[in-house]
Amino acid sequence: MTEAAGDAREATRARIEAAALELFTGRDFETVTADEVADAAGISRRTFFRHFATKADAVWGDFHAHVVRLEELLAGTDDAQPVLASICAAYVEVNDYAAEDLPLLRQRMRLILTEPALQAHSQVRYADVDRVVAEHVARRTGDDPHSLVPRLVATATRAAATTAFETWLIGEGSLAEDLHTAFDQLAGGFPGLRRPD
Amino acid sequence: MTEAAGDAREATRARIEAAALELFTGRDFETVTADEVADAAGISRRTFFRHFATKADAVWGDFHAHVVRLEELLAGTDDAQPVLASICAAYVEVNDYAAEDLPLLRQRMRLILTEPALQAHSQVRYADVDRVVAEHVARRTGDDPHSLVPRLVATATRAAATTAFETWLIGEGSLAEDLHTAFDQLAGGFPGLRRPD
DNA sequence: GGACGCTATGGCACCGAGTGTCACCGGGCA
DNA sequence: TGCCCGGTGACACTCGGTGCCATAGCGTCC
Repeated sequence: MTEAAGDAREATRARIEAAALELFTGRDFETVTADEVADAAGISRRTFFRHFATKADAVWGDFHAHVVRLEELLAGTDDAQPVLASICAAYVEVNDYAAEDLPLLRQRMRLILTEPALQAHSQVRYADVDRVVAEHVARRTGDDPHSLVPRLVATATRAAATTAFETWLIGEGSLAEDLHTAFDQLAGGFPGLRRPD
Repeated sequence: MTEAAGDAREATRARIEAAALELFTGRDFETVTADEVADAAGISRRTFFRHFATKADAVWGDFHAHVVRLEELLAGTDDAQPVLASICAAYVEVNDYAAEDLPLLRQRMRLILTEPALQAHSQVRYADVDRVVAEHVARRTGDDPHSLVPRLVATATRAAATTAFETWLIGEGSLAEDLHTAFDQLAGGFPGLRRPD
């Protein structure tokens, strides 16, 4: 196998993913049972859980690859660049989708940011992202990755990215633009809030 | 009733909470069944779920009251104060526990920040906090509470608070101190990261 | 070509979190 | 005494997730 069977596995995985996304956007995430997704994908319930550990996982494509790519991008950033700028650039690039993939991304992100069960699940996923970013910051500052500043920068920048995603979903602008806006606010210490009034 | 029975209800609720906390700290959260907690509290499994909608909820005391108090504190802040400072002050005050309650707080926070299932659950809880903070920021800046800056400030300050809690758990300092450190970093745009190197 | 092994899959039984329902008990109240 | 009502227990059921075993397809090696 490894060739044909591997492809077949990828194909069924993609079928499941497509079926799941369609059902979840049509109705509330929680009201769709794993059985229904399996039926729609033409496989058994048991097989569904062999491809995705969790019902929620079917919404996040191959998120691990995403994290790995982010890590590579961070490792490849220029040390002459400010740390926050390097993180922003990495976030922008890892989310640089082709125009034809944007509708799918919107669909996914809408689910993840809207459905409570998926919001909860996302925390576990984001922990990986935070770890990677914190390590990058620590590498740049010489701090322990578990100390306050690297951790804080990681969670704060992720907050910025998430907020950027939210405004991108609502509005019509580009994701890169919203990411830069959010990171600028963060890096500037929220200039609009500085002076009272 | 309403007097005697209400007290009794509070009492059983407290018993459940205590039993849950003890069991969850003794073993992994997920390996403790709701049946066990119910048995330890001397009630039935069904009654457990009448007091707490979720196994995870037994860890968070009356969190809603916490959020309400935070909202009041934010409403009562001085408008001459910078916005971030007012949020920091509110976070500090809402988490100003008596010395004798600190061990319990540590126990709770360790669970919430450590156990994956509770981490996931926390996202839903934090959404309330974010809403309250975003509304406060919007009131101060005149923005729409759903626009980027209020949302971003809310999630970023919560990230600061969470990180402060994490370092507080590990170290020996005071929580207020760690909160101020984190908020100072945030308000200053992470001064240590500004210039490369 | 046949035996072997690996992998994907299906079916089944099981556990645990929640939930709806009904029946019961106790205490306040007319 | 009889009624009402809130807290409780018992039971059955749904659904997410897992372990186990059996089977089918396909590639490999003798």
